[in-house]
Parts: sequence; C-alpha cells; structure tokens
Amino acid sequence: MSKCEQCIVRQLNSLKSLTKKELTRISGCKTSVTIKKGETVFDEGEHLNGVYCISSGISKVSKMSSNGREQILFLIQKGDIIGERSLVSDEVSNLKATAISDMEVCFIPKEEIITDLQENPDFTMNVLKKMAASLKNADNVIVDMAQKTVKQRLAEMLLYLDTKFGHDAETVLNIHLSREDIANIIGTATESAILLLSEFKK
Amino acid sequence: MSKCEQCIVRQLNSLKSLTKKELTRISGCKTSVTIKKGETVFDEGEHLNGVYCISSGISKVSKMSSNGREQILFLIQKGDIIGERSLVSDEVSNLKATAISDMEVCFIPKEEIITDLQENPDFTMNVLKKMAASLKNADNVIVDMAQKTVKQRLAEMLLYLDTKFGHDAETVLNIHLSREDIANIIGTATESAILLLSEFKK
DNA sequence: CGATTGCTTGACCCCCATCAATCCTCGTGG
DNA sequence: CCACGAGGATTGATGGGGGTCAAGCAATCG
Repeated sequence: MSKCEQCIVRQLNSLKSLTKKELTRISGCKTSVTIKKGETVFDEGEHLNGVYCISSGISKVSKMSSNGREQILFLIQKGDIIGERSLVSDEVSNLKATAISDMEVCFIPKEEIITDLQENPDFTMNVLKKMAASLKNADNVIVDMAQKTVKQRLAEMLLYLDTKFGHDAETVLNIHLSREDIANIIGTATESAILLLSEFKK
Repeated sequence: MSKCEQCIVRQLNSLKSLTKKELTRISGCKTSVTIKKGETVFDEGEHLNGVYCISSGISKVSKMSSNGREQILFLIQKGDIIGERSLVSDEVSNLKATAISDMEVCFIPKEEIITDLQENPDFTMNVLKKMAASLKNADNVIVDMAQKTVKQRLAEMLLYLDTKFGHDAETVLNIHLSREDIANIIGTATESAILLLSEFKK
C-alpha cells in the first residue's frame, strides 16, 4: 500500500498542513479501497467514523428528497476529501456518495485524525476554511435553485463542470454524466434538461 | 456598556466555550450598536472584519440573485452569531443582513477573536460544529428548493419559524414578516405565497 | 441475439410568474 | 379629529415553463 507522505493528491486538500510525523501515523492506519462505477462510497444514515480522501475517479454526492427523487449536491474528484462533518458531530451522514467512474479511495479513521484536529491549529484552520468555502457555495446554490429558470441552472452547471473538470481540445467536457444525473444536479425532470441541452449545442 | 461576562445570550452560542479571561478581553473591545427595523447590519461586498452577536431583535440574512430578486437564506435572533466566515477568509461578505425588528447587536473585531480561535481548541471546535450544522442545513434547503413545490416549501418554512421562534397560546407565531419577506424565503412570487397561506389557515 | 437500460420525442395540462386593479391600514399634516 | 396619500395586502385574468406520462428508438451486456 502506498504512503500518504508520497501521495500527490494530499497537496490538493487540508492534509497538506499536516506535519511529516502526523502523516506517517495517518498512513499507517488508513485503508485503501477501490470502488466500481455505480457502487456507493457511503449512504445516508450511515455512521462514517472517518473521512475519505479521493485518489482517483469521480463521485456524486447526493441526498434523497422526501418525494423520492435524488438531488445531487456536488461532485468530488482526485484530491477532494469528504466526510469531514463526521469529525465534529456524532450524527449519521445526511448524504450519499456514489461512484460515477471507477475510484480509488483512502479511508482515514476518525480516532486518528481527530487528534490532529485538536493539536495542529494549521490543520484545523484549513478545515475551517474549506467548510466556510462550502457554505458560501451552498448559499449561491440555494439562490440559484430558488430564483433561476431551468435553462439558467443548466448553464451554471455546465460552467461548474468546466471549471472543476475542464475540457479537452475539442471542447468536450472531461466528465461523462448520464442524462438522469444531469437532471438531478439542476433539480428538474430528465426530459426538460435534455431538451434545453440540445438547444445549447447550437 | 454591559459586559460580555454577564451577558446571557453568550450561553446560546460558541462564545460559551471562552474562558473568563478571554471574555473580559473581548468585552473590552466590543462595540454595541442599535439598529432600527429596516436598516442593514452589513451588506454584500462589505469587508466585515469581525463578527456580530445579536443581543435582541431579529434579522433576515439574504443575497441578491442575478435577476434582481432577494433570496432570504435564514433568520437570526438573540444569541446567534453572524460573520464567522470573515474570521477564516479575507473575502468580502457574500450576504446581507437586514433588521426585521429593532435590534441590539455587539460587534467583536476580528483581530481580537481570531487569537482565541487559534489558541482555544474548545472554541474552535464549537465554531466548526456550528459550521457543520449550517452546512447540513444548507444541504436540506437545496434539496427542498430543487425538488419541492411552493406549497411544500411554505409548509417547511412555517415549521422552521415555529421551531426557531415559537408561538403563543393562540398559535400565533412570535415573528411578524411582510408578505414579500415570506415570498423571498421560499423563493417565489408574493402573490402565490399568500394564496397558499390562506388555504393553510383552514 | 434477445433483453435490459438509457436516450429521444411528443402530447397534455397544471403550477406558478407576471401584470393589473382594488382594497386595507396606518402615519402625516391640516 | 378627519382627510389624504402611500405602501402593503388581496384578488383575478392570463400565459408559459416545465412536470408527467407514454411510446418508439438506440446502445450495451450477458
């Protein structure tokens, strides 16, 4: 199993503020998992007991609404960390993470990393910063959902996908989503989303 | 000016984990302001440079959408703290706070409280917990906005108002909102919101 | 090569945004 | 004390966005 100290994705997230010593300890107790496309990383209602650090692949993070439809809240990829909320609260997860492509994921148990949270202020500050950024982002999404038309939301989503995942020389996005997933990101019926998508291509 | 050490609202928020010594220091540098109904506490684009602790009154926290309509994200009252994000990021505020009733608000400058954030792990943990809770809540709101009808959202809002502000013996809510504000919470036109509201009364 | 899953298209109609007109309420000044 | 004006609260008419259902088509997999 590879070592956290040498892992490149670490540079992308809050773990970069851990000391070498802390990293070796984390490295010793982490477990690495492969998750196939379509499988879930964790589900709503589960006890997380740790955080997940994505080595490769893409996952959607979603939540079921009471009328039985899935709402995708955001997407995560290489370098992203998910499950930080489990570190500060003992509640079960309110989100579900599902692999959109095959993934490599490292699981770091809560007991190990929580000591760093209490003793390394740099690390804590980084986690705080990330939460603050997520919160700001969530506010924007709420406004968009509440006030904008499906067409506008579709445009926002395409921009989001482009800034997060980029596109190749032929302007094709570096991420493949099913029509249903697209609709579940912007919160609409699949049919309407697609209709507007084809309009955009002109 | 009254002292933070004796302030009751402190027990309601993260400040409760500060030591007596820290509190006296904070108390010395805080400024207390009265804000009349309709005036703004701070606006989008402002540099906050500190946090606000509400002593009394109610404020709506909102954000303008690009099509010029206001979206209210949440309401705050006695004991709530707002502006924590300014402690961890140097960006300008993305939100606006407006008094819905006359208010008493204490302002604590960033320089003072940030040292506590770095040196008192209890306090930091409390701030983290509050952010985690806000984030979880924001996720729920996103799902509601994206998937539920105006009628369902109206019902959710009434529940929210009741749990947050309570009601008197005659089941009248302890908060008075204009029709426009009601509409701006659930993200709809004023007329539709009111139509459904009258239905509920039956 | 069937069979299951996902994509596309169209018809229908309900929810709700928009606009407009009227009514109520309350603060202001005469 | 009353008249008046302005902002808020109701009510209604209208049209379009988009949700829902259904059927046909393409693609993928065992």
